[in-house]
Amino acid sequence: MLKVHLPDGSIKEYSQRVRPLEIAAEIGPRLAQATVAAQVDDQILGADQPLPEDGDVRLRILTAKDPEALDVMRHSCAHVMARAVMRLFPDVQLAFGPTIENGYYYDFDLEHPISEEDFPKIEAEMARIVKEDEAFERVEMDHAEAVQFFGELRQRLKVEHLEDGLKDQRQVSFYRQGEFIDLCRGPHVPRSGLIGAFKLLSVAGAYWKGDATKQQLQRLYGTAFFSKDDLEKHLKQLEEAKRRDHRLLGRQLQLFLIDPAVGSGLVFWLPKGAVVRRELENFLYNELIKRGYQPVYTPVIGNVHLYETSGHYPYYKDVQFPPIEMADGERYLLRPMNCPHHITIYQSQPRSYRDLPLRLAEFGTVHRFEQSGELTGMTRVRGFTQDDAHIFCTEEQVADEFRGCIEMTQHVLKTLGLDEYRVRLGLRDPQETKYVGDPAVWEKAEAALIGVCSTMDLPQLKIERGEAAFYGPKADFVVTDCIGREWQLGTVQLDYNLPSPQRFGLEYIGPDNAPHQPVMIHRAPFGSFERFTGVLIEHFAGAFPLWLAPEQVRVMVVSQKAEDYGREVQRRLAAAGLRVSGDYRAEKIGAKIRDAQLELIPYMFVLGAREAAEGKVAVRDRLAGDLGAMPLEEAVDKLQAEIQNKTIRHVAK
RNA sequence: GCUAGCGUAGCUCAGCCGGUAGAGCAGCUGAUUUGUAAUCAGCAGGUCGUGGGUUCGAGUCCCUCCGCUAGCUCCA
Repeated sequence: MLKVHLPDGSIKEYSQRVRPLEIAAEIGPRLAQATVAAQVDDQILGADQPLPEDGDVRLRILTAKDPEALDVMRHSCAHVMARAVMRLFPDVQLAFGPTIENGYYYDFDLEHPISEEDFPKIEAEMARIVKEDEAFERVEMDHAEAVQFFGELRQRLKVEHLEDGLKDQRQVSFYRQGEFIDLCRGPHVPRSGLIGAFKLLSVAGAYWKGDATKQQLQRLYGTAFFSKDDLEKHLKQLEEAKRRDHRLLGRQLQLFLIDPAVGSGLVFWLPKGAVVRRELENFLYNELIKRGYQPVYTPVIGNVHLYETSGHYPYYKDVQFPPIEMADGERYLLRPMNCPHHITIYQSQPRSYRDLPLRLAEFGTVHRFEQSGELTGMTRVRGFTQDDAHIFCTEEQVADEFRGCIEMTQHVLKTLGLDEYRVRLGLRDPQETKYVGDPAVWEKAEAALIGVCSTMDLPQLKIERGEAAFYGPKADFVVTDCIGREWQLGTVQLDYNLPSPQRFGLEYIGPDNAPHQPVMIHRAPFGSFERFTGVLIEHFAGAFPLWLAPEQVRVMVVSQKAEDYGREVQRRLAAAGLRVSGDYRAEKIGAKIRDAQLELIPYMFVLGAREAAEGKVAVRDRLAGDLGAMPLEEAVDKLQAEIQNKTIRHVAK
């Protein structure tokens, strides 16, 4: 006897095996028609998968209205895509085809290189399959049978997976839809007619089982929604994301430049981009001073010996620019990180426990030879400047210092309106042996970090075992940008490795007059100015808040008759510390306004004979439009207040 | 690094089956002196990413390299 509890509180009883779809049909034929999948207790199952014969289950019939249903449908759509590809290219070898955020993909091994020109053909075939509305049929068989079965179908990747990843499974399931059969855990929609609007998006290479030493497959990406409207909305969003791409805006707004003639991944900050960076630097600098950090400056290259001591060389050799060899055999490395130089400062004199914590900060430029395929605008480059600092402290101070770092990062993100982020607390995997240091110390440090995090307001704190660096646990701030992409920006990392006797052997003299080993904390709220600015450009769609705007005000005259007054106003604005330019061209005011609007200038001061006579300025707000005339002093105060408060008036969503 | 696609004026793009390069915007010059998102006219601007090949002839076809884009792998 099976008791089925439905969401409305009603209970149905069955003495025979029953499937969710049958229960839906009992409730009503329209519900049965609309059934996409079922939630049985906490599991999403196919609507045709039988329920247990007895006991109690909670059952939810999922339709297009339920968010969980979308994933099921997309997975089915991936199958339909694979089926379509197989119809067009019968010799295709199937790999994996899961759903992902916003869509799905399927990996194929196929001679013919799939290009976008093939998409319409594939989509047309998919439409045919959807229209045929055949059932997805779940079949289970035992492992040996499945190996033989897929062997006969000559799906060698499936066989390989059965014999490798699934070798411990006694039973496996597959799904059949017409002539198409695929090894698959499911669940799937009952029939292909439930698949709504879909579209193929892109094709790219992907390694079999994510292993770069294995063969490369063709990965076909697509998306699907229940309604055409939802699909359109999603495609619009992709367009919007393209529009605010920092590489595009960076060029349009003349913020930065990357010239392949100089080198890939090497960033030029143009005057306007440099203003943004300088403001960010000033902001951070003030925060650092407030928090007891001491700024230092150190060289951007160093003797290779230093990096041999730190362990970075030759271990990370393939992501470094090769050493510079001098005639006398000396070798220098373009520094890939700043810590060894800060350690050099720590070691430059004997340290007492009274000196700790010692917080050394530097906007340190580093170089890493990232693989060519990794480079992306400002967010992944080969030369970048970290807002770096290293804290040297006692074990007892770790928790407080860690808290301070988290707080500063939170403050910084909040000031910039980056409200959507999560914190990843990376701890060690106790099963692993790759970690350095005493397990007891790790234990203590991790407990301290968890303790600190639990008392703080950290959105979506996620503890990830095995995600620690080999030298210590860490907290990463993962910020979500407008496109929904996640960026690892800020980071706080504990380090028990570099201070250890095997590395630099750092010491301080404790109250007991004996030497002790300090703990190091690496931290960078932005990560790097390059990546952070790139993300900010997209976040604000190029329209920076007033305090960051490269050009804050543009003075423009209605006709050249007002030029003298305009220049006077411009001079006074500049004297008041505002970043101002003037437009005195023989253009109509409409054209000047249009240009300033397109350049995303926050404020325009429109000046003509009237303003000149009254000593006023007509203020135009980029967002709100004409604010009318006001005395110059009043306008200056208004702008300065907005700058002072670092007001974020508008984040284009 | 790998796979695929792309590379034409400062920018966005057109250029058919191979016949010797075109538009808009920006720029420059001149006229216009204008009241809240584009005034008009003229001028100038390109070894078609690089090197090679096929051809009477290559922006167009083939190969090489470089770069960019998407994804994969990587990210101290």
